[in-house]
Formats: sequence, C-alpha cells, structure tokens
Amino acid sequence: MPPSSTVENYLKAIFKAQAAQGEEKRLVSMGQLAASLDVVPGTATTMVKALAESGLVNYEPYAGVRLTGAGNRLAALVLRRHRLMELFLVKIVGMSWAEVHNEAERLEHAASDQLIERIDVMLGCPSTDPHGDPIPDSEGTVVTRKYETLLTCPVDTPVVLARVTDQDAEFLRFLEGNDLTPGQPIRVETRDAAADQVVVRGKNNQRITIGMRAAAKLQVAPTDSVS
Amino acid sequence: MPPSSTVENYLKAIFKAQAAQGEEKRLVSMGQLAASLDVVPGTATTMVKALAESGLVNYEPYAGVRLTGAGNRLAALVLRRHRLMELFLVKIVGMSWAEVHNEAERLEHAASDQLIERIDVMLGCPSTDPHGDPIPDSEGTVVTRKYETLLTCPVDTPVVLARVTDQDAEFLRFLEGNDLTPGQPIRVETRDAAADQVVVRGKNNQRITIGMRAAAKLQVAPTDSVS
DNA sequence: AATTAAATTTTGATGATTCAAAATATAAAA
DNA sequence: TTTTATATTTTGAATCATCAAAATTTAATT
Repeated sequence: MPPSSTVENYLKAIFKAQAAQGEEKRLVSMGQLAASLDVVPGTATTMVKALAESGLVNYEPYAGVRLTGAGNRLAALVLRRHRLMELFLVKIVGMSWAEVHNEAERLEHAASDQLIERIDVMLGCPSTDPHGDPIPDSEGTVVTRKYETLLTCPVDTPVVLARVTDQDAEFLRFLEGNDLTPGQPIRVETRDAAADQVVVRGKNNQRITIGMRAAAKLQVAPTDSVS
Repeated sequence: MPPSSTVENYLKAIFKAQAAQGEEKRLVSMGQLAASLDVVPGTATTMVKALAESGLVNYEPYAGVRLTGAGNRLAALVLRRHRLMELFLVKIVGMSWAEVHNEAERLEHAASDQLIERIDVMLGCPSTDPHGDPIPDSEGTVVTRKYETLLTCPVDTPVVLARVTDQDAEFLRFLEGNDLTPGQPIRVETRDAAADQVVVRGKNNQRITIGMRAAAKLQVAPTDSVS
C-alpha cells in the first residue's frame, strides 16, 4: 500500500532538515524532527523506528535519522508534488504566492501521479516553484543549487532574487508588497550587523530595509546565472 | 475540528443513498451503507452511532439512518467540492471525463473552501458537473431535477442527455466513445425488454444499442428544457 | 405460531498515530 | 570527574477506523 500522509510528512521533514544542515553526513535529531512536525519527541522516536523498519531511514538511537536511498527518493517525490502543486495554484488557479503553501501541504497527499504529471506538462516542466525551490524530477532527483543570501552576497553588486526559504504567509505577503519575488533583480546597498539592518535596492531602485534574520532567508544568484 | 475524510465519506454515502431512493421518509440501511463504503456492516453501525452523537444523523437501531439538517448541509458541501473539482479537472486541467471521479474523490477532502470558491468563480459558477450531477451552492443547497431515463422516456422523441448516474471509468469511456455525453441531443428509436435492448440515435444520427441496465443510468431532459 | 433466513449489533482485537510523564542516556559545566 | 542540564527513549494510555466472529433482532417461511 502507498505511504500514509504521515509517513510522507516525516520523510519530507527529514529531507528538508538534511538539506538545510548541508553536511550530508550529519544526522537529523529527534528534537528537531519532532519540532518541525509539531509532535512530542517520543512520537517522533516511535515513527522513526517504524520508518527504519520499512527501510526508508537509518536510525541511530540517541544520534538521529538519515534517509536511505528509497526514503530520499520518496521524499523528493513528495516535494515534487508539493512544488508543482504550488506553482499550479499560482499560475493556473491564480492564488497568491503567500497562500499556496498550506493548500499544497494537503493537496500533495491527495493528487495522483497522473495529475501531477499532467500539471508538470501544463506548466512546461518547470525547474523551480514560486518560492524558487527546485522541483525534483519524476525519478526523485533534485538539483539543488547553492546560493548566497542577502547576508553573504557582495554589497553593491546586482544580483537576482532566486529563492525564499520561509513559507510563512505574512512574511511572503510583505515580500510581495515590496516586489521581492524570485526573478527580481536587486542589490544590497548596505549591511549593518549592529543595527540588524540590510538595506536592499529593489524594483524601480526602491529602498527596502529588512532585518538580518529575514535577509538570511532571501537567496540570490549572480545576475548572469539566470537565463 | 473539521470532520475527518471518513466522516465526510459516510455523510456523502448516506446523502446519495437517500437521494437515490427518492422517498424522503425512508431510512438508509446499514447493509446498504456498509456496501457502498466497502466496509463490514459492524463498522458502519459503529460509525453511524458516532455520527448520531455528533448530531449529523438520526439513527434508529435495526432500521437505518437519515441525515439531520446539519448532516445534510455538510454532505452537500462535500458533494459541492467533489463536483466542482471534477469539472475543474475536465475543463481546466484537461483530464478525461472518465478519470476525474477517483481523483476528485481524494481531492475533495484536501481542498480548502477558498480554493473551491476560486474554482467555482473560475468555472462561472456552474450548476452541474461533467456527469450532469447538480452542484450544491456554498450554503449546501442542492436543486435536484427529476429526469426521465432512456428506459422511461417517450420513444422517437428528441431529448437531451442530461445526466449519467454511474461513475465507472470503463462505462464512461464507452459513452464518450459514442458521444453520449451530457448536453448531446439524442432520441430513443426502439426499446425491447425481451432482448434487453434500447436503440438510441445519437450524434450524426448514429445508432447505438445498449442494454436496459445501462439505459437506466442515462437520464434525459425534454429538448426545450435545456437553455 | 414455530422455525428459518437475513440483517444488524456487540464484543474483542488490531494498526496507526498521538500524548503525558517517567526512565535513561548523552553532553556540558563546574 | 562528579554534578547538572538537556535530549532521547520508554511506558502506559487514548483516539480513530477498521475487521472477524459471536450474539441478537427483525423479517420471512413454513
């Protein structure tokens, strides 16, 4: 039988946590996993042991979990469904950038593979979703590009906003209101760690000031790297 | 908290059974309900008692169930989601008439009300789905018109195919292949109970012969009743 | 009315997912 | 290296939806 939504969500969470902490070797802790899924730690332990039984993860008690090949593939396919669905909701259904995450969070478990492939074709087999997150292919392969953030990129150099790593609706609405959406050419004007300020020049050379925590969530690419 | 998919499915099944057996007074039996949901009778009994606790149905032991006002409303809203989703999948996503039922069967539980309302507007607030089933409004009100079937309608009189009361993919593919889809003008040429045959003249005056069981699933309206 | 047949309800159990709180292990600090 | 703090695992229990099979009720037949 197909994996339950719960299993899909665990795999997705582990996948994202692994991707976030970069280092492929490091394990995802139970605390982290439990927090991201909003369950108590004991629950995560129980589920992870079951996932290990199914061969989807490697579990090292007191250390953490890591996806196996099979688990990785499955997780990527869930992300594929999620991200294609998000783009579909924005492009075809006309929903706002800010709303689609939660909607896709549920639809990703209900949509059939046929529907997803149809949507993929309808959208022209896109490589990223509305937030700039890469869309895995139907084999479960993801090409994740490494970007600088507004915190690390060179100052006073034109770049292109490539990815936003926070799906909070309010945050996204704020960004949208300031035309800080993937694809937009921008540049960092100044950066002041003491004042917790990053000043960005956006569309129409407009000046937008954001905090460093927010700045770290905005990933950018060199201007020429985006065709 | 919102009703679970299971609860939604029970309500939907009761609603459909009530609608099918016309007589508003009659109750839906446990056997019938269990069969339509593909569970053993005992399971249906258990669930129905829970639904009664929630005030969604009236349950009379050994007799059957009937939806309460609240249950009826909820069931209609589930059908609304289902039918709008089906039409959306056909019209916007380009899926085949025959495939959409199963897809909608899952998506109906995952789609938010906002998404459904958006789809409704996008489709121009349609009153029927691809199979001719009426779409309840957002208040949970359904206007169900009574139609003749190919078994009961006058012979040699032009009518319009209005509704198909069977969602089986194979059956629908057969109908589609013969242009027997809602909206098509047709007429019954002959009817032979002994031979289990109903001969229909369809598109381009083409002659199609179907059995009486199938004929009973095709509902028709007088030619002038469809604007 | 007595018996048989058919449907319904009960009972006892199971799997999946979860929590609270107690027990234990690991890591950090003194 | 003890002690302390933090994270993880266990244990016991709850909920939801389900099944199998036994017990019961209603309906149908003789």
